[in-house]
Amino acid sequence: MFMQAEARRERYRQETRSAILGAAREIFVRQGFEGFSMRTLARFVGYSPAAIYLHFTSKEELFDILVEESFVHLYEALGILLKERGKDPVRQLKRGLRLYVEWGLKHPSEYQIAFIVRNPTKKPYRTHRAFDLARALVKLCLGSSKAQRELELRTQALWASTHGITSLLTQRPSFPWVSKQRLIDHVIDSAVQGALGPTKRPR
Amino acid sequence: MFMQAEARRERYRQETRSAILGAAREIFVRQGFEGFSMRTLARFVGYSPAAIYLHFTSKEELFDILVEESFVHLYEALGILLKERGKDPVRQLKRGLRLYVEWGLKHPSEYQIAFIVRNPTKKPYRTHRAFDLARALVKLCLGSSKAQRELELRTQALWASTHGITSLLTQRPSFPWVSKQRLIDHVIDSAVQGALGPTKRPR
DNA sequence: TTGACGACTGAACAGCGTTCACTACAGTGA
DNA sequence: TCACTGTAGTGAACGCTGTTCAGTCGTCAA
Repeated sequence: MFMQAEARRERYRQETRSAILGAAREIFVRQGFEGFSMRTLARFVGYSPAAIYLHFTSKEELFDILVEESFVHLYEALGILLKERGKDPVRQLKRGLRLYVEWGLKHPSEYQIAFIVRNPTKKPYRTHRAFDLARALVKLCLGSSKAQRELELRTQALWASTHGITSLLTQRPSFPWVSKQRLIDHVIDSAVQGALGPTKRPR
Repeated sequence: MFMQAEARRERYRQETRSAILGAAREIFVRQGFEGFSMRTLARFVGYSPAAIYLHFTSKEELFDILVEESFVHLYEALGILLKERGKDPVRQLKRGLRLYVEWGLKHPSEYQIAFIVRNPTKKPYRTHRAFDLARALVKLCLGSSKAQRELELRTQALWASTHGITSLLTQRPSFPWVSKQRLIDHVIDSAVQGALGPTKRPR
């Protein structure tokens, strides 16, 4: 039968590709970023190291794809918010930020790879849907006030604080944190309050 | 002459040790964390790789010492504050946080090694003088109010936000930040306002 | 049956952190 | 002056890493 062989080959190819990706994620979650190597990955999926390179051009590219997937997961975790449109936007915003932090705590390796260990001087930055969602929520909170002009500033500041607590809690679990939950709430409440308040004019 | 030889040897030893440390810091600042290796360090100071191990037991230990030195530098950068006792404590606190961020921006490699790439499951955490200074300033700001009970929570939250903006700005310089300076101010103002305001009771 | 093409491997390269047997030499005591 | 000791430093090695490449093997099309 004509053409069917190629399709089957392609399907098989995709299967092994996603098997590799799955294994990579698993190793990454279990051993952390430092414990990951292309060779252990190859051993794990039962291929020679060279075989990995038939599907991914480099370790970096593999990470990029992993990160991309993680962003999708994060966005899915935030998806609940979309089903609650119409509720108090400030509550929604806080809820979203809390979900963000919780997602980071639940997937420290993903969070680490996505936001912490990335190569700094890489391809032009692509803002993500999660960030866009945050901006939309902030906009909603501000209503139609003229403060909208500072929308980007406010959203970035909000992200900075939220990232800060997520990053510290995941990276330094042994620090004598006073209470993770209260700390998260406090940071988020402060940040939201600040983000919705007045901003200083540029100096 | 007796004993003099040993003293001279010791001095020489300290000299090469600090030469190695200096070279390490220089490589680190120039090439970043990823570009650093024990072998390039050895090449740089003109020794064989093995020679480094006469002074430091491992790459990790070397990093630990570098970090320790960095903390001293940071604390020195904050030292200006100590000479301004008696001024408006809120202003002092904000000033301190701004100095912190600026120090991070000026020494991204040090900041990275100190707060970002450290091995998470290491020896019990030692809070640093910089953090103690922050706590003292927060205490001063709160006056003798009963809010003092939440001192640790407030200080940690403050640090989280400040770390967040520092971390993002140093790690992702290519992100389309709206304005670094205004962003820093906004984050710090929000965080300080939140830290000095009321806190929610534990849930 | 032949030939092309794809998946896959083994061996290699250069670099890494680290160790260890060894050399070279300065200082000491006789 | 000589032998002895302790130390600074080295070269080579081990086992690891990411990555490349010539070559093998099996499946399909003509």
